Amino acid sequence: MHGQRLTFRIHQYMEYNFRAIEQKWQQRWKETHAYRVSNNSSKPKCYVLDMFPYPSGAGLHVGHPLGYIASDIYARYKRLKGFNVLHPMGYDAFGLPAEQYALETGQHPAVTTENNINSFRDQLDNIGFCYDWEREIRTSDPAYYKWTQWLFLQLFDSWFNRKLSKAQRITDLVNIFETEGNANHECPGDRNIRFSAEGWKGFSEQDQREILMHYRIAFLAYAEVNWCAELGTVLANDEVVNGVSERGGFPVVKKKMRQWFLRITEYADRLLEGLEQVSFSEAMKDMQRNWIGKSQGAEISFEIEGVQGEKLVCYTTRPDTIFGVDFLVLAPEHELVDLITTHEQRQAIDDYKQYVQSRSERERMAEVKQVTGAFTGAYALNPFNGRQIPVWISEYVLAGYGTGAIMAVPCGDQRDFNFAKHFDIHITNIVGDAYNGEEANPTKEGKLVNSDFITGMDMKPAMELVISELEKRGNGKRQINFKMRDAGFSRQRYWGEPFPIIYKNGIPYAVDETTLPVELPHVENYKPGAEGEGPLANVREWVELGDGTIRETNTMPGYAGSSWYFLRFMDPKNDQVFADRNVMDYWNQVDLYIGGTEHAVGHLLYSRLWTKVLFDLGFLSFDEPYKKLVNQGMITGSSRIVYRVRGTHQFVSAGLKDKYETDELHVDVNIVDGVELDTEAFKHWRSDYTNAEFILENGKYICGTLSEKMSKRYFNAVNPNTLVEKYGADTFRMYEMFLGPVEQSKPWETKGIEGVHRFLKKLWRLFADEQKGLVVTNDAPTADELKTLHKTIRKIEEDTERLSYNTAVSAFMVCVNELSDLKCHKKAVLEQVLVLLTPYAPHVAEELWQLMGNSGSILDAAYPVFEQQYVTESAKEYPVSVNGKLRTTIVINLDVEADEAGKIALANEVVQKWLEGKEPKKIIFVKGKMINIVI
RNA sequence: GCGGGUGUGGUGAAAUUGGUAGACACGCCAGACUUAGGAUCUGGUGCCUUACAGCUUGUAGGUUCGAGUCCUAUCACCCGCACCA
Repeated sequence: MHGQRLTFRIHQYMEYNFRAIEQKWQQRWKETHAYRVSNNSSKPKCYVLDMFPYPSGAGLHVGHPLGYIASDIYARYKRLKGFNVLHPMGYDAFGLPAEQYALETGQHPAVTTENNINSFRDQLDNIGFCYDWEREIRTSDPAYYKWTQWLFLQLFDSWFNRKLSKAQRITDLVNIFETEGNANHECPGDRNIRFSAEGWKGFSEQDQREILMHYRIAFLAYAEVNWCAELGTVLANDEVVNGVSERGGFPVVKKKMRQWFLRITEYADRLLEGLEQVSFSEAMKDMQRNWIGKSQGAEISFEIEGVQGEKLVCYTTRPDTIFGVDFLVLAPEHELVDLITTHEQRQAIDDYKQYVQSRSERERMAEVKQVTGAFTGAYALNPFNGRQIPVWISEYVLAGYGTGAIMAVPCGDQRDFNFAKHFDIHITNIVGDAYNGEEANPTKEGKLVNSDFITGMDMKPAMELVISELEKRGNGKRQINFKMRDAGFSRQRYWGEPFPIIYKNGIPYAVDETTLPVELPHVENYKPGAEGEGPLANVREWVELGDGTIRETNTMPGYAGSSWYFLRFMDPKNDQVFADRNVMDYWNQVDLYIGGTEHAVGHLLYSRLWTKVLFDLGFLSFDEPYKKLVNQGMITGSSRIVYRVRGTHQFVSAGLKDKYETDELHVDVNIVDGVELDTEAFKHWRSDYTNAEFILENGKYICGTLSEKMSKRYFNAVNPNTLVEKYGADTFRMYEMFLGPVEQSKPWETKGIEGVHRFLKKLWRLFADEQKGLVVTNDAPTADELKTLHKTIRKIEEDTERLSYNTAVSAFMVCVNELSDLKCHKKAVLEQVLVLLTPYAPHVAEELWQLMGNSGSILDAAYPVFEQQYVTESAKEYPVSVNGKLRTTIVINLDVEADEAGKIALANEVVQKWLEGKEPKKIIFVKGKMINIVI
């Protein structure tokens, strides 16, 4: 009995008992604060950051940790390389889903958010990340959003000085106004506002503050939202489908509301220039550039026949096509539509506007097959020759871009062409032979015809000439435009940061900084206000401060807290400032930022904006937040489908389904092994399947597969906990990396995880034998062993550095396969391999490190140094091609030059056969690569 | 519509600079060990072929001694588009 227990113990000890090992080391690292990071260090710094998650109720699925594992490996690797590494984690905890959940269940968002965070944390801890949890932040924590509010006030108290291309304080602007008016600083919010110093001083406080509002970086303006009266709430574009609400199918209309904005358009050029300094993928940079959408062109004013005092201003990138303008198109929302519409056309225009009200912007842009529009009855006049041009409205022109009006040149623009054909509008050809009458030709190369004073000119110089003529005549000017719009910053929601703003007589003022944070009041009811204001409007005792002063009732959007969180991680507990200046100077930019492409244009642009403003105001010493960005690909789910014979509870296997009429149903991937359904588990999965019967093929029920987004509703989400439980965190980490390149999207497939698990077990056996215990020796390594080791060092270091983790995992496998073949159990080799492995599989590395009797944690071991001498080869097996086709290989010494190599190749039997006695025309020899013989 | 990405064996993929396509795994096939195997080990495995040969990186062209890689055209799929985060 006693003896039996002893063997059992040894047995337990020496097999790869991953769960025990992992739990032991996770506990140990926690106790020893192994991941605590100091802001004071003589080591070089490295800041490795993940895009922090929104803690959704669904929990983590295997797609989430992909990026986290990638950054964790990099952080651990840098630490081994001697860096002081900041690698924090937190939660982007404000957001709509928690609020919607609250509306449905009455549970307070603060409660559900807390619960979700706790389960996220459990899942994260399971995987063994090296986060410094003492730095955890939550955007919904008052101690955090106090500073979000404070930073908002900095944006509110700033304007963008176009002369200096930087943000300055509002007091500087007021000083300018008092001495010189706004003659040198055109008003970005309203170009028509002009005043002198005297004029400024004559304005009332209300007028002055209204003007300043047009300059502020955080400003109030009117903008349309998707208003759904039946739901009594404002909807996201996502929630509107075909003009009705996704939930309930109620009508949705545009409603104007006064809302906060960030004047990101003023930073458009800086945001473009900044891309030159950062290491993002070209694709990412292109996405941002296209989003910003800088274009050069002109604004052209058209007189309207019979209308005095108003002109139609169009923006065009092709002023040279002015004589090809056959009609103008206004956005249906354009402010002059009502004024210019004739009596006869009134009904048609009103009907059309009614139709457009129900259309989403996406639909308006995407719908090209169906041309819609209405004629206003008005005519504009060509500014050069006075030609009459009919004025139409159409949904394809958007109010928000340019001036909301375009000049249509059907011979040169396909959408204009389609419009002209559909409504039978005359098409003027100004490009000559380049236009075939069948489709538009948007060429910028060629000579203009039918074009008055620019006839015969090349298009590019014509653009310049037209602009200067327009400027001379005062009915146009050169204009640079951006597709990007100012960022809407108000949400009519509860679960977000309250604005630190109060209104006195309708004029907004910053609250006193010392009273921050403006805490989100507790509410029992999350329903919106009567007019669509946020739920806070219902909390009268919070809103009304007495003497007519009231609080802003909107809250900030999701991206408010995430725009600056990377700074707070540096100094998360500071209650004096948002982060200490010296600490920010030390940690500086994020060296590696990992997250999904879905944030390409939202979060990334906003946080770049905030960083630039803070830099301009002197709070930071850098104006780009992220030095290097890597986008992890999305892991799609691999759904499993069962086929139910219609009207029965018989389920037919995939191979036989064509013989029946079936309905396809998703089945939980967790009860399917590969594609084979566990039929017993299926019967217990849901009560309505208890009586299921199966039509099998070869005794098995085979499921269909479908690749789609990982989601609860498709039952294709795989919980990392299940896999960690079964194979261990180290296997899970390595398998996620082994799936493919970090940046590539790929479907999840659990099957392959066995291979990685086998690898770790094989590694374990290099160190320990289940029966004999530790088998590591102190013998001196052989040349072959050293070659394997150093090849691996070189490969792992290179691959880790460039985040090519899938090939690194494969290199570990090759290494362990080779060492196993060599029966290498030598400490000198194995412990170096362990250090290499630490970033990937920290638990097993630490366990074996300790078992070999090392003192101190492997987390801080010395990283192996590659030595060329162990891997240098003297010969190579050259591939030999004849006419580019590989025919044989020959081993030749590496110091052999072209002439000699050619001779050796020609003497080869196989080569001789393929030469068929002919003389070679040419022999191509690339040293160390290949030989090609051309005949 | 605009913008971005991806197409290589049965599957995930590799090939970092134009130089032996398919490394490393999964799966499958055969075998060893075993009371047993969802353990371990050995061998095989792109397609077509008995073999030699031939074919093969979405499709069609092109450049080159040589193309998965460069160029042109084209098809298919995935993602984003401003209030989801």
